[in-house]
Amino acid sequence: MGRPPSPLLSTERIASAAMELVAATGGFTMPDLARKLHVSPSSLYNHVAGRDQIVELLRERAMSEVQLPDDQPDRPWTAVVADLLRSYRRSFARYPRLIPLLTAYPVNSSHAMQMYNVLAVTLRRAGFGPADTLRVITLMDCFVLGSALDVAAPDEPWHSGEEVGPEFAAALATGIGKDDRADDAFEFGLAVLLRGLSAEA
Amino acid sequence: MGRPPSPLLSTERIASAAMELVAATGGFTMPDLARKLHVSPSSLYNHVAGRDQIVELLRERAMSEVQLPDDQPDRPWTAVVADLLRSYRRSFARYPRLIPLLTAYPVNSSHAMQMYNVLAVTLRRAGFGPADTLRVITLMDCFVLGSALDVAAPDEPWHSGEEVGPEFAAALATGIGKDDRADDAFEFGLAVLLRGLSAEA
DNA sequence: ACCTGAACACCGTTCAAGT
DNA sequence: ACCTGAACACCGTTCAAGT
Repeated sequence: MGRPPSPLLSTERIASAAMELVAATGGFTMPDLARKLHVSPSSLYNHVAGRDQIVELLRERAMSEVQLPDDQPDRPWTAVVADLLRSYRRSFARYPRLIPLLTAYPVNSSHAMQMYNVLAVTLRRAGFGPADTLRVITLMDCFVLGSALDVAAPDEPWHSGEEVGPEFAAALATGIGKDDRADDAFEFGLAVLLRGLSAEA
Repeated sequence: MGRPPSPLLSTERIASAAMELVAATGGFTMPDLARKLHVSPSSLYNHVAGRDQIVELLRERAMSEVQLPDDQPDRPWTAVVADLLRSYRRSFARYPRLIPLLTAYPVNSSHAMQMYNVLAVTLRRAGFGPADTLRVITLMDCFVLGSALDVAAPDEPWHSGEEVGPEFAAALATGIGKDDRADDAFEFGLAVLLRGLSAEA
């Protein structure tokens, strides 16, 4: 009781502990977090405005792992975009259980903004106008977010008692047991996307 | 108190009330739900196993609005897929606030299964093998889910204090104030997807 | 069979009290 | 400045008690 000689907590330590909890259990509660940090729940509020801010810190953590390319105008724009989207998705796929937490809030991180800037510059170079640039970025966001969610999906995605037709059953059979099913599907989707966009640009 | 002459509740009435609450407020709690139904919270458990089952009922409601085409092998497969994805996405975009609730659980509805069956049959007709069929369906799911989430995103998606480059700013400017921005982006993405897939098939 | 009220174990958050 | 314990208003769920 009373304040300790040097602080037990910090925003960083709280974020790290929350990240570990999400990775391990798929979520976090303030009591859990406090227990993990050997601290009382109310102590957290000395460093953090509330639970929502912690979620925001986690988003920053994930987002900051996205590798932004230094401007290399000699590489084809499709290669630049492909690398960026791979990194974008990998950053969130690393913490798949985090994504359902994030979808409830809007994007607001500074690193995200940098990423969108890089994308916009690259797409402009590819010949897209401003309106199409917004559409393309939206498409990429939808695709990456959806793909990251897919990583969190259960291994056997559909096994209700419903009738599965032979065509769908055959398709499902190619995926079961493969632990890189989601990665594989992402690479496929990425190729489809870039092919479709190349025709446009 | 004691049981009423005719039941006050039913699974359907509970689901409808929950749907209205989600549409109005973006979520629901058991006490809220009970209040809306003029009933005690504990009464709900006579008709429903718990909150999770109610969420599942909401998923069914949204999913059952997806229009499945009767098999028309004379239409081009891209047209069949386009209509299906539009309906799929519209069904969830109708309740955008619902989507963050749904992402936490796996898909398990019978109508969903029917939809996947139709997709698998159509893709097979288009010439996709079983493995690619799974990849394409995954891609479509990611895209539709992501797009539905996009509908729920705030009108001004990014307005942090960060630096917005001129290219991204120009792109953003084309979207602000347009209430059909998400619809427009979806149609664009759908076209890109189908163009990319046509090259594959 | 179906509704109620009391009860339980939880949650996020606040705040006076300590050093 | 920073931690604590008690307290508050909430949540989902259970269950004996009623008819």
